[in-house]
Amino acid sequence: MAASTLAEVAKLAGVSPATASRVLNGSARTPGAGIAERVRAAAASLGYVANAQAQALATSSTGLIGLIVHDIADPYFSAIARGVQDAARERRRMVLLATTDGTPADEKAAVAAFAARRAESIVIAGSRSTHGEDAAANIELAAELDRYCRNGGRVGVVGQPVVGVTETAGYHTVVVPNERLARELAGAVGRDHEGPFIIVAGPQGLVTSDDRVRGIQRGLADAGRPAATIVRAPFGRNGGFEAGVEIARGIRENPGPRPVIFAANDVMAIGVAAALRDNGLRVPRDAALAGFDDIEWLRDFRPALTTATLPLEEIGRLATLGTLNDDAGPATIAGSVTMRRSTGAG
Amino acid sequence: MAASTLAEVAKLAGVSPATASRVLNGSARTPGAGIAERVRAAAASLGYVANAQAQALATSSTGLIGLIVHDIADPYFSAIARGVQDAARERRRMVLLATTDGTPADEKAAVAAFAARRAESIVIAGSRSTHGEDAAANIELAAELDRYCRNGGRVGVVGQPVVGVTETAGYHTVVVPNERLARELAGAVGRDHEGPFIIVAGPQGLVTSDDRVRGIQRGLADAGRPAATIVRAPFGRNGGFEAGVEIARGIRENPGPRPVIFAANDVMAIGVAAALRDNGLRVPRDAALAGFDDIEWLRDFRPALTTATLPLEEIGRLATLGTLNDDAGPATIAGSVTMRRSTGAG
DNA sequence: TAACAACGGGAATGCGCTTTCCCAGTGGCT
DNA sequence: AGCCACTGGGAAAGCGCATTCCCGTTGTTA
Repeated sequence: MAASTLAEVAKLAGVSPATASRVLNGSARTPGAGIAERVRAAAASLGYVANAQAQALATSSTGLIGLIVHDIADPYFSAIARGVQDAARERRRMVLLATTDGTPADEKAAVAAFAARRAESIVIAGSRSTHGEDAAANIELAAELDRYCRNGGRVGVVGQPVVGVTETAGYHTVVVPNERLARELAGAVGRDHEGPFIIVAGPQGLVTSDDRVRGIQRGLADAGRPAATIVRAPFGRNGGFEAGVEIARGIRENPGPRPVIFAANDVMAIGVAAALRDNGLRVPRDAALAGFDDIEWLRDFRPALTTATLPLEEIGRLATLGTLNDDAGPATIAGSVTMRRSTGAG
Repeated sequence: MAASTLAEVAKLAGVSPATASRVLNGSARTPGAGIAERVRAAAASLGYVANAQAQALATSSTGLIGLIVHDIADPYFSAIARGVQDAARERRRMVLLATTDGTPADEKAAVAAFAARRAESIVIAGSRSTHGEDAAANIELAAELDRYCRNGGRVGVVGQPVVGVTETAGYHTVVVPNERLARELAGAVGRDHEGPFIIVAGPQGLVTSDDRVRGIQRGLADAGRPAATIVRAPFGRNGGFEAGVEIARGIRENPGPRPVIFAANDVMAIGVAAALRDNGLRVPRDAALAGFDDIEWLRDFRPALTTATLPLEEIGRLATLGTLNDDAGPATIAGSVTMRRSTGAG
């Protein structure tokens, strides 16, 4: 990485480095037209590309935004990533990407790496876990984030506050009303169905999943329906598939009224649907099914999924912009319930 | 971003900055245990986080990898991104992300930004366009990449070489055998179907699309089938949908033997399928359909898509690793044809 | 015991840039 | 004519770190 330097450009143009710097990057002072032209010509002939590291060191501003996701290939996260990337580009920032599989220890490492790079803000997406075994790592993550904020960093949090973070200075949360939407969703579905109800949830302690489970139960209660039984599985497509296999067996062994299955997210719902299909069961004929998130790439799936629509890209944008502006206080996105064929609607 | 500095840590520990540097980053020389302990304690108490910019400046190595994709939310690119991210993490690098919508001008800008940041390598994914209006921008992109390579950068290219790049030094291409796979795919499908055949292609000049179209035509010829007619549309889900609407109209207006539709990629195929369905046509009953890529998130789609399976994540890994090692010469991935229900198989 | 190698620590330099400060020249004003 | 404000350019001081020398100690060997 041995590109030519400002000093070389300056020498070739016959000016001082200070002058070269002033013309090549719009400083407050603008050198005369003739000189500027000479410098620009020299820069072009040498193929000069300013060293952003050196500039960052000199100006103490990097133009970097760190993004932390569980898995960039997961459509939930990649949709958010697009929003983050859009906002970053709009504000002339570059995004640094880190993936962590949701492991608090990895997230801590990612925050440290971003802090070392002096990223101006960090956007952290992905559900936090309150599970016991993660407790220690969560505390360390929170400490790392707090340190980052004390040093002037700003962090954008998607979903719910980071477990263990008490300070609010520097944090900008985009609140996703998981519980409220889940409640509305379950209420709407509950009005049309008698049950029994089943929730395919993620691991206990995963905040997003827990919030949605709680909301669903309340929504069912609102509609005067019995509480749902809960099946837990990993928070992804394959987790949904496992749960779906189990549910299919249950349906075969204990035939009864058509069950209604709420999956904690769309991706799990797709897994459930695949498992039911593999077991000769059809949605919505043999079981109603609802998801959560309304992932864009899954909208062509049939039967179309009843779900809670979240403006994921917008969420990413808001989280990013919130850290760049001085917006005080959390932003709350709306979201809405979308009824489709998988629960018999449409 | 005013974190504490090495000098502060050194002062607090009562040692020189040189010593502090040596203990905090494994240098060749390791200070004595007692001193090391003091330094580490001082660093911890100050919450010291080394400034990666300064380190980069001093060592002239940044540990950064730039990734250029059309759209991070597109599952094709996000799968590749996962591979890149994996490889980067394995090699202790961070990835910088840029999205460009495939616009050569934006890609040039992204390369320049990565060069400024002194990224050690750049991975560029996404089809190049040979279309006339992009010609000038393509030349500039190639020039920017060449300059980057001359300065010691290494670039990993996914798919086909960048248009206009003549040098090979610094470039590491992961060749995707689009034409061969398309030919195999069309040959296999052609054996079971009489036609007529239709190709839903991307815009003319998009290299990946053109390669696949050519391969399909040759595969049909291999099987002794007539050439396919070509419908062009934007290279995404909605483009596929548009084309699907047109094709559905054609089928309605000119009923005849069941047509076979090859989409230039899976995402377009999904769009085609949605359009056919909206028009009361069913796959594979009223039309056979094949895609390309075998996107993971689309595998639960029904009818399951006949397609060419590409190890996208592996492709991302190889492109990244290729730039980091001194692997000479291009890597070629295999890929395979996967026959499923959408063409009547399975 | 003398000479020397090995070791462990610090001073100083430089990475490539921005920016303050300084200085000479110019024009406007009384 | 004399003074001053201003302009446009350069010298130099960092930004935070790694690293090369250099030097005083200690341990080793003949």
